[in-house]
Amino acid sequence: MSFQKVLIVDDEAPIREMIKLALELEGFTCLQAQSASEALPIIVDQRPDLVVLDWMMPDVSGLDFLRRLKRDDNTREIPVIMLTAKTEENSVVNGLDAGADDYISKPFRPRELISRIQAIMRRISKITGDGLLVVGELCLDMKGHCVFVDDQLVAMGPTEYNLLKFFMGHPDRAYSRAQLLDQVWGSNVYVEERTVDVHIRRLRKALKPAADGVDCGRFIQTVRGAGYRFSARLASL
Amino acid sequence: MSFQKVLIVDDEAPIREMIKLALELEGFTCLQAQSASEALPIIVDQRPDLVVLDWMMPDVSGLDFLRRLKRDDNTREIPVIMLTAKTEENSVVNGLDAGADDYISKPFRPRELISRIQAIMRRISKITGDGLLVVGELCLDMKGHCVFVDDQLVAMGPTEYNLLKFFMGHPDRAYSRAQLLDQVWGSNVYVEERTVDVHIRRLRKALKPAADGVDCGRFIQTVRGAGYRFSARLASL
DNA sequence: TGCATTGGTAACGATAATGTCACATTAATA
DNA sequence: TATTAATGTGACATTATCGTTACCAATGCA
Repeated sequence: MSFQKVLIVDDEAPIREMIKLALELEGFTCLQAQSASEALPIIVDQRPDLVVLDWMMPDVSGLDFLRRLKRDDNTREIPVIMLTAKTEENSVVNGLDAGADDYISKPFRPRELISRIQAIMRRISKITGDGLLVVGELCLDMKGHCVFVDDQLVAMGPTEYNLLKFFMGHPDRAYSRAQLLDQVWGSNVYVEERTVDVHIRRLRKALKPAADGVDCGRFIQTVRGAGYRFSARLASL
Repeated sequence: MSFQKVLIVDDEAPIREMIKLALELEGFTCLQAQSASEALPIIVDQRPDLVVLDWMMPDVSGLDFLRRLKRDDNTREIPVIMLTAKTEENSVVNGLDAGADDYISKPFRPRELISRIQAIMRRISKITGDGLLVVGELCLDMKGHCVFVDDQLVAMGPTEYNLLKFFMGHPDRAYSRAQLLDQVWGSNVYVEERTVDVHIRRLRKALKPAADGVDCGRFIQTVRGAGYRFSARLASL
């Protein structure tokens, strides 16, 4: 199980805590730093999967710090999201030029930050080097062509496997039955849309034993009138 | 149902069709008019999100028509893209002065038009790059097809979702029941106007749990005799 | 061939969503 | 205040959508 570590660099503790809280609810592990000088060793040692970087810091400017990170081979790969105030929005361009992956202007809704982070996570770390697709407690081994839930092997048919593979590669997004048929079955076959339902059912059943007790759409939610959506964790209840 | 409606005003049908085709591939809904006199009623009662306006029209000059739109309170906010021939390029300045948002000189590549349109849509609509519609404490995830209030997932039916999506895309403006039926239900279905009331009620109810205690039209205000208006701000009491 | 596995479909029950109504409540007006 | 119109609200029947099971065809394999 790979934890997704996020480093929050901001000099205001309340903001750090707010972000931390929101992210931890979504299953991220959070690290904190209140200045650039504090952040650097953490980045080097802990290698977070993502840095959320306030643009206004006491010691070094966000832009300078970002440039430094992107100059260093060791830290270049780590994606950065900028936090900018409304009045600093012109610096956004500089930030993006300097290698930031996204920006959010304060004040922002936690939901927005989370979505951005998830988008970036999705972009960068969908598939590990060894052909593993890991989302939450689900692990799909593309080489071995098998699926683990909480490190436990679960059996399923080829179609269910393909379906799950697609879902894990495209989480948190609703797909219509037609889209799923296109993506998983192929765009040139004709099968009834309801067939998707049946395979969703089979996939859910396959994932269920490991899903502790109640599965209630733990991984696959039905979006009534729209289709189905995969996500690793239940949206906040 | 897409809420990004574009009205194409041009006297040459092939050009209209070409633009229409390109835009529909990108998910826009298209309306057409071949003259200014035909365009005006469409603009008034369908309220497109954007008007693509040919500068050379049989009845009224593009400039005059544009001025008329910008004089009227009801149509002033609707952005306009001019289509100008190479030889008319000096009129671009006049057009921009009169309130046009952008221009494209013919001949143009469809791709270019779409890019410009999308740029304008992005500017005016509150849709972020990730398909998030964020207004105040409301967040509608178009990809995930779900809604958050204060970062808390709220459940609602498809119609309520569509209604809210429309409202969030067109805030601070009152819409009659007939207009809402057109925009949300579609212009070709017949349902009682009072049905809107019921769905407004259901939407309010869905948004209420998060609306601390008193919701009293926190998001959706009724405009007596006119219809309903969505706004994230508290109505001045 | 016989058997097991898988995939697609139909059918049926369960559930959610929808539109409409009746009635309550509120606002506007005289 | 009395009256009227507009809106809010809960309940209902109807319909649409979804979950689930059973079944049969196709496939692969021993």
